[in-house]
Amino acid sequence: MARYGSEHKQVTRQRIIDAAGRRLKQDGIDGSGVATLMADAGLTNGAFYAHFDSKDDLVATVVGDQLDRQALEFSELPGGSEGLTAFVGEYLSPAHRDHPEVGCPSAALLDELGRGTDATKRAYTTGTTAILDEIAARLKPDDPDSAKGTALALFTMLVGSMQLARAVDDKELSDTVLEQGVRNAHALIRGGAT
Amino acid sequence: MARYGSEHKQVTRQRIIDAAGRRLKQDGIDGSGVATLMADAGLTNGAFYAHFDSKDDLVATVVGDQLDRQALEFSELPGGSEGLTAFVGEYLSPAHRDHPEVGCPSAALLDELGRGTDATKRAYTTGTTAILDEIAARLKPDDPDSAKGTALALFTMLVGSMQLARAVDDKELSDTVLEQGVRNAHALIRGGAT
DNA sequence: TGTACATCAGTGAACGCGCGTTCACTGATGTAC
DNA sequence: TGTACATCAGTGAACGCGCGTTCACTGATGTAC
Repeated sequence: MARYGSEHKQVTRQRIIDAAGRRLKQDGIDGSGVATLMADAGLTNGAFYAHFDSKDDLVATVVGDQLDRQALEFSELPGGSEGLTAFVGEYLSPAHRDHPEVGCPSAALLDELGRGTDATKRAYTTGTTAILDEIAARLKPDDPDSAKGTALALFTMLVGSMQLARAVDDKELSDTVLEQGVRNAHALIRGGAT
Repeated sequence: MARYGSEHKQVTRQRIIDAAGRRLKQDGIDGSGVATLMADAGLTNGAFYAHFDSKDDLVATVVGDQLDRQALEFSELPGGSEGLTAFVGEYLSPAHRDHPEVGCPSAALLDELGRGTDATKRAYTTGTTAILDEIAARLKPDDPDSAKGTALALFTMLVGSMQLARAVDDKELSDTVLEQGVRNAHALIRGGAT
């Protein structure tokens, strides 16, 4: 349609990445087609390959982007363990459970990422390492390394709890999973494990 | 090919369910085609609909079957917390990480199950409730109800840790996730949370 | 300032392929006589 | 005991469809004159 300034194409690219972030988290990776992803971004399928080498390339890019955002979100939290406590409350909320498309990429996609390409896993590893470091720094600002184990416990419990809350067909049980998750997470933040 | 005794068809059905259990956990639900599932069971695609109403029907059946097996496996463990400790060691092992096709269905499929049909989620809910009860009974044989929160913490941490160990592209980090998971799980079994 | 042109982001039809599902058919078996 | 037949688990080709990817084309723009 156009020959715009050099930034225009990058804006469009980012629009595709944003829309894909929502769609992939909603319908899964295998469940999202390229034509749908492009329609979400207000484009047609043909334009896709002017922006990405392949669907796998997009997926790796989106995963990297999603984790960068999550790390940023984290860094904007209040300092220390209050920040963590606030995060847990939002993370294990019914709103998050009911809207995976704007939620945590790990909760929405982690088992699919385990079957993903090397590039996708690499992007995931980099982003998640940064987030785990952020968590550890908030658990023990003076000795973050010793808190890495607790950071892992917190992260895996949050992700596992959200996935479980979404997979059960029983509103009451689902709510319990979230509420108990909050209690367990708070205990972890307060007490620390190993 | 045949007109065998009435148990023959059920044997074949179970063979399809067994093979599908492996394949679905290996390639995901959306990643596994009916023709492949049938070939795994030594049959051709056409026979599928003599055994199941639809792919969704098979998936719900497989999920139910997989969780029944896991509950059975659990009930055969040594009693009390020693049984749990042994289970954690096997669960968070490199062997389990590297062979999802014979491993835990939750670790392999939980986020996909959250996008599944009602029937699939119902099967998952029933099976998982039974397993959570088993865990609670081993944590506190005299007062299982009070251990439900810790059972949830343990379950979600195990599943989250295995998914994370599979998704990272860094052998060392993956091993650390498993090892720390074991430590965190043991702390939970010993101490209990909330 | 006004016009001709080169650029290139985006279009949309088409490619071969595998998907879930249907269906007319096959052929080994247990049963009836 | 031997033969004809009904049964029905399984075959394999075909259905329409959406997949990821390719490509000839469009047309609004910035630039050159």
